[in-house]
Amino acid sequence: MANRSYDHLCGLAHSLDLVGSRWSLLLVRELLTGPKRYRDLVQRLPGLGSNLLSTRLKHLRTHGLIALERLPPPASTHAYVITEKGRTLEPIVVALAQWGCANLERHTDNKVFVPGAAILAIQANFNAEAFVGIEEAYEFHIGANVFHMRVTQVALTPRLGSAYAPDCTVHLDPDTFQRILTGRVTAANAVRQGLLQVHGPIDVRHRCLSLLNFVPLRQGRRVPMVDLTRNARLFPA
Amino acid sequence: MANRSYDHLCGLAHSLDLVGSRWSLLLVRELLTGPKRYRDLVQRLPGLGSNLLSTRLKHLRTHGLIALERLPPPASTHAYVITEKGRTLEPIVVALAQWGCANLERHTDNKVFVPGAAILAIQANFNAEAFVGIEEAYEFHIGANVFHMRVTQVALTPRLGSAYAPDCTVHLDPDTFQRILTGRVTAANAVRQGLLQVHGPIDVRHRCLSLLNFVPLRQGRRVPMVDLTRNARLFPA
DNA sequence: CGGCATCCATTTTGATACTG
DNA sequence: CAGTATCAAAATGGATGCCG
Repeated sequence: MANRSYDHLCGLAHSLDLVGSRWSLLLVRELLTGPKRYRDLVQRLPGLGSNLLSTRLKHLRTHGLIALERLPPPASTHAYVITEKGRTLEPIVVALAQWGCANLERHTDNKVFVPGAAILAIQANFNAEAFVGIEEAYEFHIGANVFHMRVTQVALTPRLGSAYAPDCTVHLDPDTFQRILTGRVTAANAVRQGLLQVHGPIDVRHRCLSLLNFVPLRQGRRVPMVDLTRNARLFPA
Repeated sequence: MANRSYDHLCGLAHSLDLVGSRWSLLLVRELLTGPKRYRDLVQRLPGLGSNLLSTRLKHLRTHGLIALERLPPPASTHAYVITEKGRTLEPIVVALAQWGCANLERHTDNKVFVPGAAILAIQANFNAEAFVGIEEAYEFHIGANVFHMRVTQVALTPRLGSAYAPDCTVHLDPDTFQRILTGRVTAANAVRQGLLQVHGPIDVRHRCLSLLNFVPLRQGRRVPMVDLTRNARLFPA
């Protein structure tokens, strides 16, 4: 339907039958950070046509990976949300993001900044071992895009929008983020150059900025285990 | 090129630019089990046309994920091999296979058996903790397809062809494998019904057959941690 | 033969206009 | 706003041709 089936008796082939067609995993990427309306998805996925978005949404919906929910009374509209089944794709999405980031640096020209990708990059770069015992929330402003990362004992949880009580807040623009992501400048140097503003207690600032140390993969690094048992929060505050 | 680029500044999008186009990951699946010639790949990837195979091979080659090597003198021909960089995709391929196996059970009709998928399924189902301290090789004959799994302290290594000195040998046909994979019969019951023959010491037989205990990934179960530590040393900056 | 390249019918995709 | 409809461009699948 969305894609021709491989018709192989193969878990990998079946995965690709479900989410292997163009834009599917990027759509999942967007919904992993929270519910979104149709037009939000169009805006956040530059290059994806409205018609194809419709097709993909239907396909993912029929396979139970996403759902269309009605928003509470005040806002009488719908939003697409990832289901629990769909959220089981998160480790795979993170792993692919980590893998792709490794050689992204050589191919960054002509590429457009998308906030969902920034969130995913930070998530893929997260080193859980360095945050043992830490429970904090960091709020990021990249251009006009606001999101936050909440670190708990079990996981790093990214969310769109402001944090309730962020322990640290960071401001930078998309171009600076790109230069940090691709290793052309460190977060610390960006601060010195006034490209990045960070607010909060000194030790918290340090931990927060460490999320932006996109070091090449080192021995012992692992993709963070995400708690898949939690209920998908349908709507952020 | 092979596929239109997403042109997002995103690790995930870049991964998909590299291996997200149709057949790419199935091609990687085949090469993960050993070098193969062009026609081997055509045979083992039913549905993939010869021309597209050529395109995919070139694309993966230009990005250093696979290579074309000249075989040693006796056989004066070439074979495609996975590179070390390409092998860093193995955890992702295994994770996708595991994820896809979860709902394979409902869609197994009209699907063709491919030996590479069987190997991958066993690999994805492997529980390292149950094999601590074990170093054995198990040889599988599924129809005319022969491969073996060598368990060492660090990993399960699948290879095509016979093992040098298998500790256990299993014979079954593709249909029986499908029924075991999809949970319609257990390996133990297949033995009782004469559908599966296993040779070796009793305890080794037990361990070998445990590789065929395909526990379905049901809703709510976690996708196991994707271990990308191997990427670390293989990915040059 | 092995390793593609070429041609061509079908699908899929991307861009844009349209509708309730 | 949330999708559909339409259509051109690109990707795919299948067959066949070419060339060492």
